[in-house]
Amino acid sequence: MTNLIKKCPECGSINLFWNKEKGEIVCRDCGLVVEDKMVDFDQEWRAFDSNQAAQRRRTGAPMTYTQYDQGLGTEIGRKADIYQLGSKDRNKFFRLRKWQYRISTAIERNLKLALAELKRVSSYLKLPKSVEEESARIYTLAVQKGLVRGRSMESVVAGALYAACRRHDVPRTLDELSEASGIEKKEIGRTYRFVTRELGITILPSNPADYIARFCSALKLAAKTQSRAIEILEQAQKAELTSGRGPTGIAAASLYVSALIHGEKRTQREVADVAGVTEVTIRNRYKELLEELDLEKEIKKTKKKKKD
DNA sequence: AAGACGAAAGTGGTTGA
DNA sequence: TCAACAACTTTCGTCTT
Repeated sequence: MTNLIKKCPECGSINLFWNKEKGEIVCRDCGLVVEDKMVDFDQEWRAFDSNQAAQRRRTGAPMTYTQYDQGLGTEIGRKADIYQLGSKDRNKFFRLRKWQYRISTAIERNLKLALAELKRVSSYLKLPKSVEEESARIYTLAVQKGLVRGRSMESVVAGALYAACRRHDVPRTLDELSEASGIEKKEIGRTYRFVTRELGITILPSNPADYIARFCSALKLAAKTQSRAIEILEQAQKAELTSGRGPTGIAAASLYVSALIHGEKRTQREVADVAGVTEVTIRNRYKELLEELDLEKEIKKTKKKKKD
């Protein structure tokens, strides 16, 4: 009897997405392609599907991405597949296999290059392994769906990385990705949106708090300044100052205010630079924060203290 | 003199008809 | 598909420290 998978083996999520055309089940939460075992139902598209499933077949628990990559090349057209298939469609199967093989080798070649690029960019940005694998997964899905056609490989790699960062709450700004990959910002944004939409990956809007820690250390601010910045951020969210605004701008402004309060003043320009926004944006957010959150007293307090 | 502030015009992306 | 729109940027002049 068919074993319907209901949970993602990697993250345990039950939020699975079944893409019928591709015959693959994708976990919406972690992006894992869950192995598909529904092989014995329907002859017609099953043939196609089983073939594809064979490509994706892996043993045991989720592997690392590089293994998956290697598996892709070697598992096509295994004899076992023929037996799974009725003799009826054997000719069709051979045709499909040939076709599939061509694509697969093309995919494999592409992946080899792309993963190298991905690793390069990832290590440049010092991204954690989990993000690297996630983005590799996303990239592979994109290649298999033919989403790379008409786009440069590098831009899709950058898009996949950006998406993976977002999913793992280690956001990098588009600017950083752009610098690391040498792809234009808007191009990355475009492919990022395109790829995530086509793959049905849902991404939460990034949380400004995730940026604070990084900006903080870039500005060499004390830990208490950082935690205060996060508090301010939370208040701002409650006051609905954050919706629709760019998360980096809000993070930057919170940090700026917090630095003022704790007497660790940084210029708007300094903060703006590490956050990748302009001073003007910081000013605007800053103004809103002061209006809503009643922080002026505290700032004045520290000013007085300095005089003393 | 450097930083902060704000106005005005321009850009790229989203939305809704 | 196009126009209106909001957020953000760039640029530049003025004010404050």
